[in-house]
Amino acid sequence: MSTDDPLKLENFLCFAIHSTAHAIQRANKPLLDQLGLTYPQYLVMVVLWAEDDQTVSAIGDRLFLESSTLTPLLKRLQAAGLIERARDAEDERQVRIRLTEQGRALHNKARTLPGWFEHTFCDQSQEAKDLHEAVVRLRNKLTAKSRGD
Amino acid sequence: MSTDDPLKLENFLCFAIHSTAHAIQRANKPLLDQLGLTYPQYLVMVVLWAEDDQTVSAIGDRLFLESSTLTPLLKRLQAAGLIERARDAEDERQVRIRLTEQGRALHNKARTLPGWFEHTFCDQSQEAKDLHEAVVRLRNKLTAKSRGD
DNA sequence: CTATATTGTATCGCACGCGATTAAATCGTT
DNA sequence: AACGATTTAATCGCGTGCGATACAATATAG
Repeated sequence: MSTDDPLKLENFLCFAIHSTAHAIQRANKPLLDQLGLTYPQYLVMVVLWAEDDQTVSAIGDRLFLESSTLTPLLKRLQAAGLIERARDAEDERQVRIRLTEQGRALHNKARTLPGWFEHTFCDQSQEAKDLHEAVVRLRNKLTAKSRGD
Repeated sequence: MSTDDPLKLENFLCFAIHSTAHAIQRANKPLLDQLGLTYPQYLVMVVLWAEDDQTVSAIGDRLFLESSTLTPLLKRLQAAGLIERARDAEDERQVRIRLTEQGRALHNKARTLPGWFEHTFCDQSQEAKDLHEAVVRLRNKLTAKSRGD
C-alpha cells in the first residue's frame, strides 16, 4: 500500500520533538503538582527566580510566549500569592512582575526538579548535551526564519 | 546574584525541546493554513493517509493523545468534510474513522510539507538524523517510565 | 444467565497558546 | 503644545491537551 510514502509519522522530526515535549510535561507533572504549579507556570517562576522584577514582555521574550498567553497565566500566579503585578510608575504601559515572599520561598522546593529530570532520563550526559545543542540550533533556525531573515 | 544557580532556563533540556516544539508549529503554520488544517489535525490526517479506517484509540496510540483530545478534534475534521465517524458494527463501543474522498484528495497537496520543513531547517541530514534518533530515545525513556517500568 | 468488571468514547472543567483586535501610555515630529 | 505613530498589556475567540468522570457495550465470573 503506502508504506513507501514519505509522509510517514516516524520520519517526521517535527513530530518526534512535538510528542517528546508532551512526554516531558507528563513526566514532570507529579513533581510540579507538589509545587502547585503547571509546567508553563513553573517556567515563569524559573525566569523570575533568575531575575526578579521583570516586565511581561521580557518574560515573554525569554519563554517565547505572547502577552495573550502570559497575562492570564500571571493572573493565576498572582491569585496563588506567588507574584505581584504592578504598573511601572516610570512607564505606565509596562506591568512589572515581582515575586512575593511566598514566591521566593518556593525556590528551594523547586531546585530538585531539573536535577531529577536529567538524572532520571539523561544518564549519559554527553548525549544529553549534544541533544540539547542540536535542539537549540534548530530552534534558532526556526525563530530566525520567522523573524524575516 | 544567582548566575550560578543551576535552576537556569538555558540549562534545561526540557525547555529547549518545549520551546522548539512551539517554534516548529509556528514555522509550519503558513503551509498548514493552505491546507486548512491545524498541526494536530494534520498529524491525524497523516495517520489516516498511512492507514485508513482506524479506531479513535488506535489514532491516539500513534499520536500519544487521549480520547478527550481526539473526540472534539475528529468532530472538526468531520465538520470539514475530511473524515467520517461511524460506530463499528461488530463492537459498538468503537468508533471507526475513515477518510472521505475529499480527505484522500488532500493527501497530494500535503506531500510537500515534510520535505519543505526538512529542506528549510535541517540542511545537514546527518545532524537531523542524529537529532531525530536522540529525541526518540528520550521519548521512549519518558513513556517507559510513565508506564510503570 | 445474571451480576460485575472492563473497555472504548464522550463530556466537562481547567489551563495553555496564539492571531487579531483594543486601549492606554509614550514617543516623535512638527 | 498637538497630532499621529509606536509600544505595551489586555481581551476575545478558537483549538488543543489532559484528568476525572460518565455511559454504553462487551467480556468475565459465578
